[in-house]
Amino acid sequence: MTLDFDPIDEAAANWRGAGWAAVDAMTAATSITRAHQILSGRIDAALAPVGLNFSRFEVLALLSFTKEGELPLGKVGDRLQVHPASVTNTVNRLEADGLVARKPHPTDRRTTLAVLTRDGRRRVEQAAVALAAIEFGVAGLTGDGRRAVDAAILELRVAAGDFVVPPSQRR
Amino acid sequence: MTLDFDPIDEAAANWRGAGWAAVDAMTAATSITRAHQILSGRIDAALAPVGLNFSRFEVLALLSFTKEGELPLGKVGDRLQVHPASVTNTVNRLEADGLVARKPHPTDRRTTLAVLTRDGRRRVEQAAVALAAIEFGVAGLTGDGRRAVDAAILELRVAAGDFVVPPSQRR
DNA sequence: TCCAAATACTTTGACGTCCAAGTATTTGTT
DNA sequence: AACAAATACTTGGACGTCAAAGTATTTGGA
Repeated sequence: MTLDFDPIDEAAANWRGAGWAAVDAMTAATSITRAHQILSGRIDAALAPVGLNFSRFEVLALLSFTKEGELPLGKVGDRLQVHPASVTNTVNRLEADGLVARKPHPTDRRTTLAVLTRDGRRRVEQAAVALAAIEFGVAGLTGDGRRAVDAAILELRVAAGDFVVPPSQRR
Repeated sequence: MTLDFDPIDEAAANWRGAGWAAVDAMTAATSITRAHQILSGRIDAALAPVGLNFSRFEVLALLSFTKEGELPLGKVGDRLQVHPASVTNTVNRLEADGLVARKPHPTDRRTTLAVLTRDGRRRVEQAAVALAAIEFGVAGLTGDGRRAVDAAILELRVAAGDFVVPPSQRR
């Protein structure tokens, strides 16, 4: 069922034909959406044999970068930019798999820490290898393409308020 | 809770620190994932007042571009590159909202056609206007950025076998 | 000191996506 | 003509995401 035409080109032509506006914005948005579909399919396929999916992997990776291998659930959500309920859900699953444990915060009893277990640390290493092996799904993008994507999307993220560029570091 | 550093830069530094491979691939993949999050949030927010989400809009738009305003469900899935079960689900919802009707295929009784209703056609026009007004969520991306994204992702899509470039049209 | 507001997390529920399996129909081959 | 294989769609189940509401705890004034 591989198409013999570019569905995004086709869509652009249709939009123009219908007299709809913002065709170039539409193609950019559609490209990004489709790229995400492709990557997410490849990444989850690479992680499945390791017993993870991308969100679970992200949490483990984040924990593995901290000094103690632990972080409040709220911080996890902030860093990964996902909803608190999703963090709860993901950590539930990781905990059930024995890759992470919940631990009360020593001074703030509202807060729960997610702590990487020994198994969790081993698993995240395996996953990192598996992901590197498929180049995170971006095989097919040249070095130039990758840089172009990073740079363009950086504009978008800054405009969306993802983070504030400190004045000293503006490029 | 806006961060005062770029979480993707931070992640890259962490990956390097951990000695993990394919850091540039990882940043490209993460950028695309995050861009998708941003767009999809903006797009669904713009469509909500119209009573649609992006998948439902895509189906309506696709139908509106055909001569008769109708298409077999399977074709819809092929064009939009989504799973048949998702098409069923989306069309169920559109049908419940009176924006589309199911109709048996005249000659192949396995096949079901989705037909745009008058309401559906009116709705998709409203939605197109709403989306154009927010530039499909890519406000923040300059013209150059949009072209760069399109071009880079085209590589990725071709490499992923999204479609076959006819020899006559190779660029 | 007291209490309303903010913060941290969980729960519940609405949706969406995909896979796998099931039903119906058509096609392609003996 | 007969039937296995392919095609088209639906169903049911596992997961993921987010929003809204609920519980517990801490904070920041009056």
